[in-house]
Amino acid sequence: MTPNGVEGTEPDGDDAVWKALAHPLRRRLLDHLRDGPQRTGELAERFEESRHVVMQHLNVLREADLVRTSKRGRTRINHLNPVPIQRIHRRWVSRYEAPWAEALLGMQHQLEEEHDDETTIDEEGRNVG
Amino acid sequence: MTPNGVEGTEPDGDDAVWKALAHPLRRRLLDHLRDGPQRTGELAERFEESRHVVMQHLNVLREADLVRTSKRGRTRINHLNPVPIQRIHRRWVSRYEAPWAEALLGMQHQLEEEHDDETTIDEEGRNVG
DNA sequence: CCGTTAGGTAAGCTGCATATTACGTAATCG
DNA sequence: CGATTACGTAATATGCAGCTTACCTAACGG
Repeated sequence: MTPNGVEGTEPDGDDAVWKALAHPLRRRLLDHLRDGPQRTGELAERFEESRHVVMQHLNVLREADLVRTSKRGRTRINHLNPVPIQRIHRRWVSRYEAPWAEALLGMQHQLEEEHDDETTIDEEGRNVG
Repeated sequence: MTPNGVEGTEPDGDDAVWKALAHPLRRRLLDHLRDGPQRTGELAERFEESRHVVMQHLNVLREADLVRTSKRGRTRINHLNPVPIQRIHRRWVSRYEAPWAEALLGMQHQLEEEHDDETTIDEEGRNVG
């Protein structure tokens, strides 16, 4: 039995990616790296954040394999790795595109039915009387 | 320019969605709600989690507007709201699809070059060539 | 070699997010 | 009505994430 009791719809590596994407600064870093590889210090200056903060966030991104680094001399260069987000998109988001259209319709129908059937409630769940 | 010195790529509401998606249980809840609206207790049983934990996670999803609820009698029904994720996909993921293909190629080239010779990058950290 | 500069690691502090516990409300059924 | 059931809130404890600070390493220039 899985620890969560439900078939895990995602393999273990994806969680790190989701968590990495949860922070706005990290999303901005990725967004910025989209234009091309950048040094750590460059990023820190650009985002007006302390070098350490940026570096720690870059480490989180590295652990999620969203960023890879290469060293040259005394500078480290951070590259974007598109694979994990593409994986997320393929495994998760894309699965929802078509079904969600149906889900949306189903939900609206149901809400309408409830409005028709049960006139004692409103959308916020408060009693209407 | 924005007060942060960096182009804000996302309006304020999206952050809540990202944070909501950061937790595996919440992703599974959404994944499950894809099949149709469910009562709170049903979800708790299905996921073998305490009712309170599920409810609090549902509240997080509600604050991100990923889940909407309607009350019937003494049961609350949780509906999936597809709009926020579609928004995320449109505003963020889709922007990366094409550029990332290029970025991937560029990165692989760069990494290969680095394996051969570490001095194939210029001082801006961009590909030479 | 020595100082400076770019980058990195490690440790502590703080705050938020999650899980737990206790208590409360409202509806269905005997 | 009273008991039970389904759901919810409030409050507390705790663990983790993120920021700060301090210290360290490696390369380039004089």
